[in-house]
Formats: sequence, structure tokens, C-alpha cells
Amino acid sequence: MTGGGLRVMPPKAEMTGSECVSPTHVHCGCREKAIHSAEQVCNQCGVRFTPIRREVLKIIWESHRAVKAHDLLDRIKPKVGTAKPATDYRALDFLLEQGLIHRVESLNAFIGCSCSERQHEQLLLICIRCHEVEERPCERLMEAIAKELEQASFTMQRKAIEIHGICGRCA
Amino acid sequence: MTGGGLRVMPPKAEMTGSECVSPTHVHCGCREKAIHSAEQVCNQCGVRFTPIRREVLKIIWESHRAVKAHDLLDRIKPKVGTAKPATDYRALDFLLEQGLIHRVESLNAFIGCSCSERQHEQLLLICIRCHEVEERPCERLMEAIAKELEQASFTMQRKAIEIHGICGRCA
DNA sequence: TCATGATTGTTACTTTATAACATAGCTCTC
DNA sequence: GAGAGCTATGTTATAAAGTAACAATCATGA
Repeated sequence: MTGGGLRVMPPKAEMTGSECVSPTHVHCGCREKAIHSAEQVCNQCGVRFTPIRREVLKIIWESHRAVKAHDLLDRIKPKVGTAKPATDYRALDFLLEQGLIHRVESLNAFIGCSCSERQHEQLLLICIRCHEVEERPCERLMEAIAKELEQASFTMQRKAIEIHGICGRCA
Repeated sequence: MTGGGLRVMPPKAEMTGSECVSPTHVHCGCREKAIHSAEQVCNQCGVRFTPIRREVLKIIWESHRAVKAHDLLDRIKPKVGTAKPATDYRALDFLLEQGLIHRVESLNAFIGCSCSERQHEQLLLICIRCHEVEERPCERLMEAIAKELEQASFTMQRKAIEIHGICGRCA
């Protein structure tokens, strides 16, 4: 979900079903948007959005579920015959660095980043039924965390805030 | 740290240095307290605190750093010659279930739980210099999260809140 | 065109984790 | 105390996640 907002249900004809792996994933143009945005980001930063990196990002955006390394490898092989673990992890490292994907620590998996600005604070809601991951902003949360860190004399460098549970649609 | 509070520096004679793996770990009786508490918890719940489970918990409490599976296996082998991965993971699963340890998702590692009550809300502060992990209560934080979850119509089942950075002593 | 750095190919390996079935040990009941 | 039933551990095998090291290739600018 590019904005984390309402999910509009388009008629089936608009869906690119063949590419959509998640049964609950309604194709809303988010993937195309993400790829396009990634192109711009890479151009701006003077880094190369190579075919492999593009393919990996596309696969990750095929659903709103977190993609595991093994699945990713299986799914990239038809497109990049030479793909091996290192191929994937390099592309993933690149995409993480550019802020184009997030790592879901509690799943050892990866999801596309739907932030409008890169590297912003986020909270991940992981549904244990449909396995979709929703990324939400958490400015208020970060205020509370900042207070706690101050008390603890702790300087934050990176964080993972991941909630597992039942999403609204599955409830 | 049993209470997350001040760390009292005892004279060296009081330290059981031979058992303390972490160079920065000041032995404060926390391990003995943890083992004793674990005994009580297991008795109350009618579950068995077997020698293997006790050894695993002891090893985890040898420092305030998170222990990785591989290290744990290396360190348990001298004590339990037959130890294999399954041995460890079974003991870890047990200790997790009883709330005696936490899993640090962003490290794929485990630390002793220093909560006075089991299963309470906590926040993990992970120092990237000394690698010690401090567990802190986060009731206020949970209020902010609850609000966010309500907005998202999300029902929480479990969570991981992990902050990486520099602790006060290392700063 | 050639040098340079970035990217990808390739091989090998480490670390993390689980599944499945066999064996041993505890505990309760008869 | 025998034996049934459950829990815990032993054992083997394998899946999944991740990294290191070096070779080959490609893009780009001097």
C-alpha cells in the first residue's frame, strides 16, 4: 500500500493476476509506482538500478507479504539463470541501502518500502493470517521512544518495531 | 541487569571471573538470581527444569550479551557431550515459553529475561559497541502503540521493539 | 583505448533452524 | 513393582539464511 490508506478494490480486469502471488493482494499500481520511484531515487543518487536489482525489487513488490531469501531465489532464477544466494543478498543489500525495501527482522524477510520519503520512521504490522505487512508511520511512537532512550542514556542508530497480530481485514 | 537500574561495581574478589564471558560484565549475582527464579517458576507451573535447560539458561546468563545458537552449542558441548542443534533449540523453546529468556529478533540470538514478572512489555536496547542488551519496561510506549493499532484496526499478538545504538557506558 | 571501479559469476562454507523417528526416563495407576 | 503413557533427550538428516573470497565482466571517464 503506497500510502498505507484505503485499499481500493478495482474490477478484476484491472488486475495483473499472473504476477500477483498473494491471494489477497489487490493490484493497485503500487508495484509500478515503486519501480518508477526506485528509478528516480537511483538516478538522483547516481547509483545503478541494474536489471538484477530491478528484478529483485519487482519480485518483492509482487505481494504485500514479506519475501524470504529462499523464495526470492526460486523466483529470480527463471529470469536470471545464474542467480545464486550471493546474487540475491547483494541486490537486497543495495535496495536496503537505498531505503527501497525493509528487512522484517522477526521473519528474516524483506518487503518493499512504501514510504514517500526514504528512511523515515516506521512501524511494521505483520498479519499472522494473511501474512501481509503494513508499514505505518510512527512519529508519536518515536517521541515515546526518545524519552525512554534519554532515560537510558542510549543513542539510537537503528530500530526495528514489529507487531505480529491480526489485521483488520482478517479479523 | 536484574532491575535495569544502576550497575554496582563490586571489588574484583567478588567476581566469578572464570564463568563470566563478557569483558564488560560485572558479576552482580544476576545469574544466580535468574536460575533461582527459574526454578521457582518451573515448580509453580509444574514443568521440569531439567539439567540441560538449566545449563542453557546458565550459559545465556554468563553475560548480558545476546547468545547466538552456534556459541551456545559450543559452550554446552563440554557439559552435555551429546548436545546437537536440536538439544539447544528445544531448551531455548522451553525457556522462551516460560518467559525466562527473550529472542532478539534483529540478532537471531537470545538473552536472559530480567523482568520481575514474566511476559511483560519490554524494549530491548542493543549496544553496537559492547554488545550488551538492556531490557527496559515500556508501558508508555505501549500506549502509543495501542493508539496506532486501533487506527489500523490491528490486534496485537506479539511484538519486537529493538533499538540498536550506543549505550551510556560506551558513549 | 585503456584504466578504474562497480557489478556480477562462482565456489565454498558458516550459521540458523527444523523435521522425523528412536530411545530413555519420569510419574501415575493398578 | 509392572507397565502404560507422557515428557525429554538422542540421533540423523536436511532446509533455510547468510557470508567470504576471488575471478570475470561491464560501464564510464580520462
